[in-house]
Amino acid sequence: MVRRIKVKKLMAEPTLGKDVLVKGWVRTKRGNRNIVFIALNDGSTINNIQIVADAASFDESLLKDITTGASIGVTGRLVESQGGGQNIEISALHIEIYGKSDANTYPLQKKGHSMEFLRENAHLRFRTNTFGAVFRIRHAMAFAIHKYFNDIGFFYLHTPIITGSDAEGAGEMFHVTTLDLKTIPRGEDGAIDFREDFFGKETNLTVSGQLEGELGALALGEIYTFGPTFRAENSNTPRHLAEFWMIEPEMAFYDLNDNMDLAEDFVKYLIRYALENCKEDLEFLDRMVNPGLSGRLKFVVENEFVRITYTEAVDILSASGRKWEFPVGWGRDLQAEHERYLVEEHFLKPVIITDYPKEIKAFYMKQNDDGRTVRAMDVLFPGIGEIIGGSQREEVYDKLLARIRELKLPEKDLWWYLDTRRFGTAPHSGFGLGFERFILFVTGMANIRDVIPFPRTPKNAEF
RNA sequence: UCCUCAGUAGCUCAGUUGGUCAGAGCGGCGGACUGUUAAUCCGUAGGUCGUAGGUUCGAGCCCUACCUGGGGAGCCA
Repeated sequence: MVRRIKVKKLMAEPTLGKDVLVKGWVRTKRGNRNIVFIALNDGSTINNIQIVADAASFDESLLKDITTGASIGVTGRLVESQGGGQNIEISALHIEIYGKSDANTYPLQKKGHSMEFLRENAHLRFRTNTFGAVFRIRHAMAFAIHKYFNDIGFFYLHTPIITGSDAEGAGEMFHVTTLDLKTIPRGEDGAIDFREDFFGKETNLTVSGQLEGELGALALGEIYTFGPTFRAENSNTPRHLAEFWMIEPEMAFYDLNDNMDLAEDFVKYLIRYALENCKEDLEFLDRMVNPGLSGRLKFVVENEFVRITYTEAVDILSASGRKWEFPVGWGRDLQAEHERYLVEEHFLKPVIITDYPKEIKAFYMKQNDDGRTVRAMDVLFPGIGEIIGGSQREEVYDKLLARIRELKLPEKDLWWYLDTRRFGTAPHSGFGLGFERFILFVTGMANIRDVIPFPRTPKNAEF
């Protein structure tokens, strides 16, 4: 009895002349009356193993059922390939079909499909070269994120997915309720009576784990979260999802510069990890999906990110002599066209912009002495825009409280957040990295819906 | 949500000023071929032209609404 071996291992350590057993899904079958070639993929690598079957040695009906998409197991001798295109192949002795695949109705063909078509067949698109590569890389990046933080002493903190806080201010939220929507209990003023709801109060899906993350950081030192995040915004773009994954490190005793250093080192580490550990998948994507990908990844690793203040950015944009669709001016938020100009035309490398006007940033950001800017930072990447947003947090109780009142935020709901500033407050910083946006950059894919297995977007929750 | 483009065979698309306009390539199926590489060659079957209305003697084509998808913008990660 031969033990099954994964194709990746088989190709890394070929045992020529030995019998092997491989199991996987048929990508293509070619041949004639005498000889049949099967390209088999088991998902462990982008590379297919070629199976060669002498037609006379197998049932005609068995060979007929080996079609694109079918699942089979093959026992055979591992030999040097006689043909070009691959070094080794398996000379089949025995083939077992686990699951047939009707060639008439199986949606995937040998030829290329559009991304839109594959998105509608998200349950099967894992079986394509492109999506196999994307999701192997996605895994490698998730693993590398944990490795990076673990190696430098950060703790993985699980912040809640259901939250009773609506003060995060990061966008529209999905309600979580067990109330019967047909007979919603209401008070005398017509407002919904959440006392009868499961948690006895209004609850939502989280839009950020940051506030809770800060609580952890102000005791454990350095923490990070890595979990699902939900935004009920009606955003229809290739860069937005209603359900996405976010990494949010939060560090005590880090100022904004420490924060930027970490963000840059972190992102470069991940890209370096991909270059070293996802070579074949990246080469495929570079060749077939996005020419120049590997070069761009190396460029990011090898070059310092530009660091400028918001004020400097406005000056550069104003002096550019360009005509903008949206006006440039101190106090106005930077538009996509402005960010794109800075990253893709002016500096030609990732840019970190800091010290934004306080009016266009969140309440918790540390206020600068100038009274009008906050210690915020946005990391901008070519083609993607904002990939990281972060800041040094306001650790001074009075200043934070004043800002909360200024913005008329629900002070009562934030008692626990404010408590950290009353008891042993400390300077601290953190940022959020959109996982899918980062995967977009690493894989060179164009649409965020193609780097998450089952995208959730407005009007789409299929699968 | 706004702007814009698109929806015709399983897939990718062509279809002229409204009148043989139901088409091609690929895929599938049948056949040929002694080692293929998105194999090649011959043959063959597939469609309520996104949905619902409307204009017209006549609509794939023109008009209206809606649905779905792409691109751009906004919101953001």
